[in-house]
Amino acid sequence: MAVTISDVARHAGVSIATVSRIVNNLPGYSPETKDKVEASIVELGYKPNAMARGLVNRKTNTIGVLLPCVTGRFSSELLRGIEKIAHAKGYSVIICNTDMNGERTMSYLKTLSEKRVEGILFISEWLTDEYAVFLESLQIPVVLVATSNPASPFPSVKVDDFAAAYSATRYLIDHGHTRIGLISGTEKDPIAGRPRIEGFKRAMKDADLRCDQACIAFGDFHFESGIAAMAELDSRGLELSAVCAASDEMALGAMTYMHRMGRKLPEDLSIIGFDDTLDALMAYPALTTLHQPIELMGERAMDMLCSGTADDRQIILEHHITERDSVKDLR
Amino acid sequence: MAVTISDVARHAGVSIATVSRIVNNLPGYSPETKDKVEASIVELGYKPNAMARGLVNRKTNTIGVLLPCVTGRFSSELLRGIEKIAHAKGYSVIICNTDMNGERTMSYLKTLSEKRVEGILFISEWLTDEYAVFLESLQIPVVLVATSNPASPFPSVKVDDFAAAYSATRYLIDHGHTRIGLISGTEKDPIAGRPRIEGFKRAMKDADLRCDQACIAFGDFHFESGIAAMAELDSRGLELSAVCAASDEMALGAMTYMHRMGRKLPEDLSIIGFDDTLDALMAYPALTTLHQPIELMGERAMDMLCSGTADDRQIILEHHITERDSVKDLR
DNA sequence: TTGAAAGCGCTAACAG
DNA sequence: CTGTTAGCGCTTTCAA
Repeated sequence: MAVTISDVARHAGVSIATVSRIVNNLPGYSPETKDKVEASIVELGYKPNAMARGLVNRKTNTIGVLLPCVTGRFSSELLRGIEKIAHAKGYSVIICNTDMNGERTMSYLKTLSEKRVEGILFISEWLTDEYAVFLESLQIPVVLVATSNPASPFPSVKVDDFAAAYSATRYLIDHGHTRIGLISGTEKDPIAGRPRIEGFKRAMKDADLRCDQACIAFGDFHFESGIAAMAELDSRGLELSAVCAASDEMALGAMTYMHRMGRKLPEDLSIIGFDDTLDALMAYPALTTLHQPIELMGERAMDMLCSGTADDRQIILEHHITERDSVKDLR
Repeated sequence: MAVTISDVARHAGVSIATVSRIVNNLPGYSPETKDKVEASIVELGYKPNAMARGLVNRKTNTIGVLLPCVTGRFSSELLRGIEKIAHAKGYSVIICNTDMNGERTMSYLKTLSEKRVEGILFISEWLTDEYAVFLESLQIPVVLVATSNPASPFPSVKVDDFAAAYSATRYLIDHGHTRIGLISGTEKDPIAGRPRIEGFKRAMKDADLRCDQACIAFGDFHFESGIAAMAELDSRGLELSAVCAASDEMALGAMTYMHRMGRKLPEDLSIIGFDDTLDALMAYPALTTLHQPIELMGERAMDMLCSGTADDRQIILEHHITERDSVKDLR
């Protein structure tokens, strides 16, 4: 990649300014020079150096995405939406797998800032003060996806987790279930954790149903933890007829536990998931779950990132229940 | 991000050269100046501009990853491995979701070349001549992952697809199955398609079993196509006792078809998958599948990318069968 | 329609 | 130990 703009200029017998104009589709040259220069470009295989360009126009056409775990349907589907819009608008996306690790995250943030990314998408993770302070200092658009932090100045795109959990629980109740357990995400998580727990509890209370701590088991949103949480719930002898899970993966974990115990689904236990990733569709029985418009969430977030940092709106996307075969109707 | 090296220099009352030395940990300054400068850096919130740096040292510390579909466990798990090593070695990774689209791919390739990425990982897709020519012109390390092209000069990391398919089929045969179908990927795919078909056929022939075209249905490696392919196979009245799928997702599709038809697994049909992603573990019954060391593949590829373009070795990683519950032993 | 020249922010000799 | 200076490859006035 040694060929530079001056190589082209020399080869075509013009100045670098002219080559630049032609490359950038600016006016100011005769058709003949244009042809001549374009021929040289092809012949030499000239590729403008984005760094040099970026240095002068202060543009990198690159954004950064921080996510807790690249492996996982939720992240993947989100990434798909992000990538789609990013490419359409001419941006490249740098992915940063934080592994939920603070140091790692800060290290990425540092890199992204040095690389002068033009925006950052912060996904599915709680925005700590440390992150917030750093991000603010960057003076670039940031949008929180599937998370939010009212104390920060950043806009966000997510569903209403409380309402969503309420509605998932309500769905179970409406189908005649009264003894319902919750497989929650991490309790400390202020976004995908607590609000979903509260939504569950509220729905249960509104229906005068039991929902003390005994009905709740905690996981980390992933499969294995779903198995463990279901085992835990099962060991408490609550005679549950249904379980609400805070993620599809944990719901599948619960199913796996039941299968292993030789129980029938949904006859012996109804399960509702959360997310509606491909996992839900592939499960057996196919998982009834709370649908989040994941890919759309990624698209909207990317749109916001591009449309400038101005609007600090908290966008709430619609959710709904996708009915499949994992909930038995007791009515 | 307006603060530059000269702001720091001015603030600290030294020259930019000194600041540069300190920032880059080069020798040549007294402890006092160092402290002074570092204080200024913190106070002003100076972040070295990676573009400016890159322009002079011709380094971007960035690599590009081209993959057909970010959504999908295989890609995700690979990405995890790639990202892990990349971060450890100080590289950022730009993801490019080609969607198996030629134009889109070329457009990404162009962008990556202008951004002067230092290496490219080309994943799971057939390397066409067009791509190969372009990639060669870039003069940077390229490694093919889960694909390969002997006609190209690029090294690759993958499993032996023929041998793997042979061994998956053989596993079924060893468990007493004689009427076995294949849910193949796209026939034209010279890597994940044909070799797996050939491996299947060879295993069947070696055992004197029927394996004509009627035993094979084609999908596109994804879930829905697995359902369709299984339906197709089923409609041919072959009395199959087992099916070999060229991806876990298609295997799950086949399972879903069977469940929908009210058949029992693995009693009515044994199924073996390919990949051993988390999907296989979460399936019901848990899927016995041909294990590819996916994350490791990503790590190795990234290692090769960094260790220079010198070795054009075709690395073949070990595969094995992960036994779970989807294959019935007929012996 | 064209070119010369001044930077963009930084590194790397080369002098002191 | 420290500063000056010449680029890295490109865009963008400003003149011609």
